[in-house]
This record gives sequence, structure tokens and C-alpha cells, in this order.
Amino acid sequence: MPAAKTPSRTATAGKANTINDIARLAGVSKKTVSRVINRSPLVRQDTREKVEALMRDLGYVPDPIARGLAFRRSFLIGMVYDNPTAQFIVNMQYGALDSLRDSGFELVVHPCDSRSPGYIDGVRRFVQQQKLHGVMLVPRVSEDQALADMLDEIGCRYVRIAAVALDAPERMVVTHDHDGAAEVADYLLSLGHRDIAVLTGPAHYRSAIERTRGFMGVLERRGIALPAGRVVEAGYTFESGVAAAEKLLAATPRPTAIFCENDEMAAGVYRVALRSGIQIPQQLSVVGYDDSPLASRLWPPLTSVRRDTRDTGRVAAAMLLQPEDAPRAMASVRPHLVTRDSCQPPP
Amino acid sequence: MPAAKTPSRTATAGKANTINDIARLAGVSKKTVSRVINRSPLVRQDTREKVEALMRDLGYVPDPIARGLAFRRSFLIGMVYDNPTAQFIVNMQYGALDSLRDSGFELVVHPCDSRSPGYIDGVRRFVQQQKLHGVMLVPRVSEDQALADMLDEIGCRYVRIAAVALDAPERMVVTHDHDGAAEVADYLLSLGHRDIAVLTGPAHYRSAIERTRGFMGVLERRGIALPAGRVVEAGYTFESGVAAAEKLLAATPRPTAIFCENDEMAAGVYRVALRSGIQIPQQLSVVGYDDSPLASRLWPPLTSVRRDTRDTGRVAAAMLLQPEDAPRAMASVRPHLVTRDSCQPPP
DNA sequence: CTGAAAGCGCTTACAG
DNA sequence: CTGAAAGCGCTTACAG
Repeated sequence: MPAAKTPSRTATAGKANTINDIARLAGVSKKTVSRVINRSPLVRQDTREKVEALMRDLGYVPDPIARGLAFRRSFLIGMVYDNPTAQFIVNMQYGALDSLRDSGFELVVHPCDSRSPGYIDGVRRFVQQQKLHGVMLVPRVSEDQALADMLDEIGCRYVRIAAVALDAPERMVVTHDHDGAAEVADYLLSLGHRDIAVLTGPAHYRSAIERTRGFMGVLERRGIALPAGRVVEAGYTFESGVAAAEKLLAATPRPTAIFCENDEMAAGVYRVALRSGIQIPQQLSVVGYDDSPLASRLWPPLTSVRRDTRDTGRVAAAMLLQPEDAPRAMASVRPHLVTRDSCQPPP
Repeated sequence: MPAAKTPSRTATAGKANTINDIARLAGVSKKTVSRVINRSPLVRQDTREKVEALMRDLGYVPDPIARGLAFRRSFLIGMVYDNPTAQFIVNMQYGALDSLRDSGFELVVHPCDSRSPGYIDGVRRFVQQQKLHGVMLVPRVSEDQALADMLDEIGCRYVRIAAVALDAPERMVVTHDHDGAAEVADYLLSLGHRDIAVLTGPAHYRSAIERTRGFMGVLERRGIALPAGRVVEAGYTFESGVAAAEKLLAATPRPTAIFCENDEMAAGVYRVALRSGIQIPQQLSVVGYDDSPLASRLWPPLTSVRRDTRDTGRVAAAMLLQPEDAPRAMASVRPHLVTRDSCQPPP
């Protein structure tokens, strides 16, 4: 005979209720309770209501660890990233958590170094050992096809967040960096700038490729050709922005505006301009990308492209919570220009 | 008869090995394998070695979900915080992960709003539903005694990261904000400043209390009294720094130096000084606290107190991985001043 | 030092 | 629409 359980157990008792308690008190089998938990249609309406009421009254929540063991899959969503921008990561986490709240799922974070040889194996172990329900792939690891292939191979669901569609629609959140940069081009042209420099991110980053394409596309359509040497590749870092700006601002003639493909590099341009006595925006207009906290801390406050990273994280996590057979559509998040005081018509 | 298992299963087979496979291949019971996994001393040395070799060869890793169910405790560490500084949070996560790597534990993040009434219940559900192994409490939630009491009550291990010892030694990582601020005072005095303003954080934050105490303590010991109105409470935000600086810099005489209890507020002081034509450091020395990325993006680069947040996270997580009966000692992390270009002797 | 039985709290596969 | 049995991969409690 199995150990008898105290029948008087209530929500306030020391030990939590289990599916057995609910089943016993509802006068049904635990399998039926399980069906209610998993929203199976194979339960009579009144049975379902009785069980649900009981669960609510006793504050019963099914144990995710036990369900995980039976399902061979945990109630954890992983977030995999290799990104030095703290604000971006934190906002992405907040967004993901917005979607996971009250879902019974939790967020497990996995920063990694995508340049280290073993990083894909590291993600594999992370996913397999914890039997993750799915993972969010944040740029720039989201751009790594080998990583996506590995996840596919081990049967792990994932969503990739990237500047452009790299995968099946149901696995993508597209951030349309192309359009954000195009908006910058429109804005600078509308102010009258015709000699504009572009400080790009690393040429192998999709975000940098798309931002450059979006920006240059507008110029081309308007028939504007930039002088030689105006498009300079940098590394998305402050230091790389300083180095690139030093060359760019020493040129004769000097560009009247610089589009920096992120705010960190824009801060580098500010630094060099200040040192060289070049006034922003009177002598030089500057635009960034990201609308990081830095943008409004700089002087003058930096005009920049905002991406709603929190919303991006929210959408990506929500996609992973969808049932496998749900309608499959690509998600989109749109950037937009936030105008501050770092631009004016050319001198 | 239970379903027979393919005896030829290897590390490369589709399905992962289980404790049963190891037991069968080693010719021992699964209980013995379990003892090896859990480092029980009750295993003969040669038995242990045989089992360990087998586990290694087959790449066997015990399933944390199954262990979690049997232990009634997961292999997850929670990080609970309510802190707007992205870099601080991210560094804390990196540090925690440094300690968790290859431990079989993973990090689950739980940002929350400590001003919302239900937040303690939210943490309780988080901890109980996931049966967390332990949680890291980051400032400012680490200062909330009601939260610590709740965790104690439900039997959840925790480590509090705070400016000062608030709890039993084995539950504390102390960041000694007192000493960091004292170092700032020594430095400014050594430059010759005697009329210094202090822009404090919210008066009910332990970090702000300790930074103010540490700073003022040095002045008192040196017999230096500040003019009235030199200690101003602000809110650790950029905007509050701007507001406080506006008053402070309009005073006559003006202080020759300002110690800001974080970098965000120092950025606010920079903003006002720039607007008012007050030169830093020629006419005003400024010191921050945190040594955030912002500190080196400002011009002139900001002298600030660095706290090794990553190390703090590392230490806190490591404490949670210790066996319950391990020697119990308080952990300490020490701040130190990073000198840049925002200070010089008074005019 | 080692093992057979029972159990952790769920779900799957099967039967009715 | 509902349920009894077996199982997920481990550990605890007990016995030897």
C-alpha cells in the first residue's frame, strides 16, 4: 500500500498540492486533471470547470520540473547572444520576460563568444542538457548559419532576430535596419546635405550591410554620388569611431554630415570633433543608430535611430510560446528616427 | 516485461544515455552510479573509477530535470534585481555565469519592480515554481529585509550583494562603497579642494548612505567643514543630476569640486557645466562612481570609482554553489578610484 | 561498500 | 469523454 496522504491538505499547508490531490478532491483521475492542464479538448465542459475551480482555489500550479521530465522538454527559454551593448541585451531580456510572464516559462541567459571555436558546442550542451523549449538568437549570433543548422539538427526551436530575413518566416524577427538607415538619408538630404560620410559597422555584420545599403540606396535613387573615401568601415566601437573620424574630419573638403551606424561610433566622432574644434551641429551634423542612453547624454543630444529592442524581445519570445502548428508568419519590428540637436543644414 | 533497450547504444546514438545504460555497462546498480554522480564517499575506489571512465567515454551527463524532480530542487540559480543600470546588470550576469560554467547550473533572470506591491509574491512564485537552488539578490532589492525574510521562510538559499553587511556572513557579498567614497575624498583633498559638494543617491539606498558616510567621514577626520547646502540628495538619474547641478553651480561661492555618487548624475553635472560655461576640470573638478562606459565617453573623461561588478557576480554565484555545510565566511569586493581628466587643483 | 524497491509529479500509450 | 498502467531519469529510505 502506498503511503497514505493526509486528506486535509489545503493551499496553506506546508507542502504544495500535486496533481493527485486535485484529482482526488475533484473525484476524477489524474489523467483528466492532466488533460485540463494541457487544454485537451477531450474533457467534458462541467468536468473541466470543476477541476479548474479546484486548481484555482487551492492555488495549484503544475510542477514544471515534473512536466519537463515527462515531456522531455523543460519550461525554459534560452537567450543566446554575443553582443557588447549592455542596454541592448537588457532590453531584449525585459522584452522576452514581458511575454513569458505568467506563462510558466522562465528565461535562461547564455552569453557566448562567437569567435571562440567551441561556442556552437557550448550552445548545444546548453540546449540539450537543459532540454530547452526554445532559444532566441540575438544578433550577431543570429546571423550564424552554422549555429542555426546545429539547432535544427538537434530539433531545437529557435527564433532569429536579424536585420533581414535569413530563415523561414516563423523563425524570424526582422528589424529592418535598411529602412532605419534610409530614413536617416532622407533626413540629411532634406536638410540640404550632399556631402555625407558613412561610418559603417564591420562589413560582415548583416546589420552593417543593411544600414549601409539602406542609406546608399536613397542617395542612388536621388542621383547623389559621394566623393571618394566617404564610406569608411569601422568596428561598432567607440575607439574605432575615433580612429575613423580622425581621418574623415582631416579631409579637404570635409563632409558636412556623418551617419554613424551606431551610437558608440557617433560618440567617437563627437570626441574628435571637440578635440579638433569642429562644432556640432553648426559645422558638422552627426546621426547615430540605436538611440542608446548615451545619445541623450552627449552634447548636443544625438539624433539617432531608435529600435524598440524590448518589443523585439517580446515578439521573439512570444513566437517560441506558440504551438508548433500555429499559423506561421514572419514578425517585423520597425525602427524610426529620433530627432535631437546634432543636425542642421550644412554651413 | 519492460521495453527492451538496444544494448548497442553509444555516445553517438540518437538518444542520450541514461543512468541505466551506465549501470548496465559498468555492471553495477544505478544506485552506485548515482553515488558516483553525487560524489558519495561510499563507493569503492576502483568501482568509482570504472563508472567515471564510462561516463566520460559515453559523454554521459545526468539529466538535471530528472535530478531536480528527485531532489525537489532544480539546477537553476535565480538573479533578482530592480536596477536601471544596464551595464551593471549585464556584468553581474557575466560574473555569475563565470562561476556556473561547467557546474551543470544555469542562470535564470528575474528583473522586478520593488515599488510594486506584489513584487515579493512574484519572487516567491518564481523561486517556488522553479524550485530554484538559490538566488542572488542584487542592489537595490538586496537591501529589502522583507524579501530576505520571505526567502528564509520558504527555505530558499540566497546571497545578498550590498554596500554593507546586512545579514549573516555566508549570505553576504559586501561591496564596501564606504571605502570607495573615502578614496574619492582623499583624492580631492590631496588636490587641494576644501569646498566640495556631494550629489548623493536616494537617502534610503544603502549604497548612497555608505558613499556619503565614507566621503564625509574623511572630511570630518581632517577637520574640514563644508559650507551649508553642499550635500544634495538626488535620484541616481541623469535628470536628477541636472536639476541638482543647476542649483549647486548657481551658488556663490561655487564649490570647486563635486563628488557624484554615480556616473549618470556626473553626466548631468557635465551638461549643466557646459551650458553655464564652467570648464571641467579648470574651474570645476568632478568625480563619479561606477566607472560605467559613459565615464570614458564624456569629455573630459570622468574620474570615477570602479567596482568590479563581474567579480561580484562571480563570488555571489560561487557562494550559492557551496555545499550547505561549507565553512561560512563573508565575501568582499573592493572598489578603487580610476583617475582620468576631470579633476585638477582648485582655481 | 552495494542494491532492489518505491517514489518525485507529471505525461504517453493504450484501452474502453 | 475518462482512466489504470507504465514510464520519464533520477534519488531517498531501507536493507544487507
